[in-house]
Amino acid sequence: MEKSNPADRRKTMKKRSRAAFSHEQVYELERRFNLQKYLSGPERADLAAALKLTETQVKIWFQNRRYKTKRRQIAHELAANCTQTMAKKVSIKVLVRDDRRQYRTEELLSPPAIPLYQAYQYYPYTYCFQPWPSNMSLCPLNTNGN
Amino acid sequence: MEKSNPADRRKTMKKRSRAAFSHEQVYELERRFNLQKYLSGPERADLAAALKLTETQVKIWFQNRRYKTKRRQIAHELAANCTQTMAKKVSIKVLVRDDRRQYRTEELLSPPAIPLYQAYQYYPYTYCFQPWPSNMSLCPLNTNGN
DNA sequence: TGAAGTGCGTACCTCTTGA
DNA sequence: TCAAGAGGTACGCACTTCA
Repeated sequence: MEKSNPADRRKTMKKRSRAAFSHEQVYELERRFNLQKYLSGPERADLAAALKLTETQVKIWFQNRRYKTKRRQIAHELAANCTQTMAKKVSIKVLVRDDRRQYRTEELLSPPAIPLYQAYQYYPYTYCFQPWPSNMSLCPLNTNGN
Repeated sequence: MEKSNPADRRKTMKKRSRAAFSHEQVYELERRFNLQKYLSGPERADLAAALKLTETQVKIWFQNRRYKTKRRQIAHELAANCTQTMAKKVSIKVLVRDDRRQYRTEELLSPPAIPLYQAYQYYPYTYCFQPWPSNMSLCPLNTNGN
């Protein structure tokens, strides 16, 4: 819906305007998002009316919000994995054995070889057709079997 | 998905074949349909595997089945409405008044002017994006607020 | 007769853009 | 920075087709 091709847009000289939502609007949207990650049709209509936004705006806001959440979550998961992997791979240098020091001080100060945070990757396609239960934070993989 | 244009089909000489499902397959599909009008992805996958059908076949079967149900239901509703309206409109001929017969026998045997069953009409577009609850027989109008 | 084809609507996801 | 654009996928319904 509402797919306008560039030519049409140019014709009507309707430049893209990014409506900045008010603090109140964003606050309410965020509040609602904390309660449920998806809105049904009527819920969307009600919320849109209450916030004086179009249903499409509310829909897109939730879409962008989910994407943002997902990106952040994946970034965190990757970071966590990374940390875990690091922890597993770090070899503990035995500093003292048989009452003798094993390394010189400068040998112990080398920086780690792998950066803690890697660029996050996105999960592969995880289309979720049915809204997941509101008590679930993010769409589980393979909800739709695809 | 799976949109093959006629040219391609002609090219591959793959004539449309209407796979007739076995009695067991239909029985199980019907049984399941009585339980739920819609299948989720995983449910569809399981059922398809169990019945040795593709997921698309199961999906389309449920789609056709819903449509069939809807058509029948609407036909019945219209018939019921029709009957009701008829009942309201039928004028009862008073056969005897003041101890005198009012009509001749042949006057009482004229056929009704309006057929009881009219060709059914379809409801206008009633898009139902979210599956309706399984305890509901058919999708209510405006489920999605559209 | 009924599985499958066709066409259109709408949601969702992912990534990008530009005010 | 972030609402909106764009491209792609999936499912649903209505209606038709033809083996």
